[in-house]
Amino acid sequence: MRRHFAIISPMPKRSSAATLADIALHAQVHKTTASRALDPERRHMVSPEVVGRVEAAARALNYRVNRAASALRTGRSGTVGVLLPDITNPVFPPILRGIEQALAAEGFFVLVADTGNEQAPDQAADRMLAQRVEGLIIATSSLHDPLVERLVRDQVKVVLVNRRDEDGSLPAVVSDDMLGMKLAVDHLVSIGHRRIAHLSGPLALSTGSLRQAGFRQAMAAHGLEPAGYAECDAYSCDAGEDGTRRLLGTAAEFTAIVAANDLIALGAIQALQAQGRRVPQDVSVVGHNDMPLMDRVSPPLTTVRILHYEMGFRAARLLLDSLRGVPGTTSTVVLRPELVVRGSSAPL
Amino acid sequence: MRRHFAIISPMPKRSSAATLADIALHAQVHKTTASRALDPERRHMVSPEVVGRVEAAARALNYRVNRAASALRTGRSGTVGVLLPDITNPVFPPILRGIEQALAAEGFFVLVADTGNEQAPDQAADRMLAQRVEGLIIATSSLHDPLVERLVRDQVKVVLVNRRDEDGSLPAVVSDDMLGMKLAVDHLVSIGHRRIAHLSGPLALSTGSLRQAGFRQAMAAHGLEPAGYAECDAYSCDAGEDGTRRLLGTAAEFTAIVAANDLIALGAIQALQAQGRRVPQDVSVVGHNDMPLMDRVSPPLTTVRILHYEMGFRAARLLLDSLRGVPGTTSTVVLRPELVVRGSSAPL
DNA sequence: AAACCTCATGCTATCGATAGCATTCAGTTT
DNA sequence: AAACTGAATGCTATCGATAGCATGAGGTTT
Repeated sequence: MRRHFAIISPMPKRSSAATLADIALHAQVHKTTASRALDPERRHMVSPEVVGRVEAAARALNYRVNRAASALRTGRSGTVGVLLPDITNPVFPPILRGIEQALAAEGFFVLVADTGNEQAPDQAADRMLAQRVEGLIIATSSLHDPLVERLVRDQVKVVLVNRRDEDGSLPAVVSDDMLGMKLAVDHLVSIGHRRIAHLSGPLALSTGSLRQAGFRQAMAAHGLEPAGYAECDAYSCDAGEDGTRRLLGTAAEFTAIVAANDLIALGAIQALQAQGRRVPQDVSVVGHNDMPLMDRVSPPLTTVRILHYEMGFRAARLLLDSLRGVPGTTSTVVLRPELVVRGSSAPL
Repeated sequence: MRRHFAIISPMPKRSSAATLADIALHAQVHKTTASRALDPERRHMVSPEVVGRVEAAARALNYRVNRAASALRTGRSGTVGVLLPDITNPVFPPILRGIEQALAAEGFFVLVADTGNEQAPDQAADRMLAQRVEGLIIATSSLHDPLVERLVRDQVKVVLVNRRDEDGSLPAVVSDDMLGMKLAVDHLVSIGHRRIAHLSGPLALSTGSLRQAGFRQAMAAHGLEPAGYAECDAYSCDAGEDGTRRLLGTAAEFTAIVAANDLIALGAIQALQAQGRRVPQDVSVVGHNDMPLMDRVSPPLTTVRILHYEMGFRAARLLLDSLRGVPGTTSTVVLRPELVVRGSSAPL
């Protein structure tokens, strides 16, 4: 019996995944019907009884829709690409988490590429587009980013996060960098500081450039002259140390430093202490971002808190809206930072 | 002229992506030939001159292969799924980075799911399998993990990272947890401590259970009785604080604590200081993992360094080998940790 | 010169799901 | 009862790339 059957219909080659055709056979319906029964959007077209049969068959055969086939037919892959400069920078994990959770709630997946701080992310973006991601969330963009310009030309759906482009033509979710610096400067001024220096981030990034501008403006609002500047070429402790040494080398006089980033602030504290200056007794230091553990470093860092998780979450929502064709999604969302006063700043 | 042309051949509907057919038309070859010319593996079948024409056409039309179509035909999606319990835990970013870079080098992409510490990752795994990931790297597994067992039954290619399963039947890349605890205990004993307590992680995880066993064994090797235990129900500062309070409540006498994790150690320091015990003068504390910034907390944490980046990288390589059918890839890789002595431990 | 081989290229079917149209049938309207 | 309606289901073509086989042009062997 079994052998006879095998002669007319050879053994199934695929021990592996069940397809809609298998379900259809098992549930005694056409595969189109099976497809409809399994899709919440189209389930109403099928009688409840058949839906039940199909679902039972799907469970029995351990069926999982083949998204590759579905993506080919519908043009929707259910994936979104995320470009990060460096996932080990503590700023990005909460952003990624926010993105991931917003997307997962809608059945989307995240394709992550950690492009490294230096390397051009162009190649990663191209590979993502080949994967037919439905959109991109970019945290690597510089102010004039040729990659971003190209993507816009190719009509790729893009949302920027944490950083923005020069002319603000793209939807972005960022923190209010100018306000953040104002909070930092106002705090220092309110506790008596007048000679305040700034350690900026890379000026080619919106965060670096805007925070520097914010610092300048906040100082001017108090009628104060900045006590000195140094540009750090990365958001890292090492760059902060290096920048601080340069600042100290200029013989600029200052009683406080506003850093564009917490890691830069930590580097600054290190460099100051190496020179025998105590923090906060001799010099106050304020960071930016309120990364995890900043309450446990020594001294605990006064800093400007940014809602990273929410930033990622909102960016993903913005992209989802734009994929659904909701109008007005080119808007830029600016989140409000807040000051967190800890031990690295003290009255003069 | 133009209008006439439009009558016989209607305007192309798709302003969007060019396909192989477009390339073929443009380069005056069959699309199969174009496919071959663009695939490094099959390029040799095509004359150099035609390869040139096809490549020119691909550039001109901004062609990108449609991986959805390719995946459907070949069964290979070029993606690998990664399940993480919590990307904001500083252990995981470097692991993810290692995975990402090893995979990117081979043209693979990472699909990330951050399952949250509590939630069952089953659903995420199912969605990944629907996306036709070629394999999974799992950092969420507990010792007896029903998800992992199911995946093994379904013959999914799986590599565990950071944690392992009970019977070691799956390829895994982990740190030598027993050795790590031995390093910590040996260090404390060598500087005079005899009454040493242990703050373990969740015992349902291999890291929690193995580190506790390692602690026990290392103590026994010195002929010492453990001074007390508390199990922390998560790898977090809060859980560490809580565990330490319980430990202090037992009236156990100890001069040192070995924690199963840096965050637990930080929580312990917090709880000890809240009770008026100084670290390291009254109690020494040793952590585990050497997370970023552990050199900058107060006091700088003595801890056991794990090579997280390498762990991720090796796990990804292991999975790639297994996808290519390289034999012997069920092996488990055990990385050697090393002790980093800083300020949280001091001679008695 | 016939048979043979090789390299380059072309042709066709196929992967699995689904959009769009076609069919069926029970129930309703006039 | 004829015509009509609508819900449920079926049929077919299609998305884009590629495996596998077929063809053809040029050269080589005997």
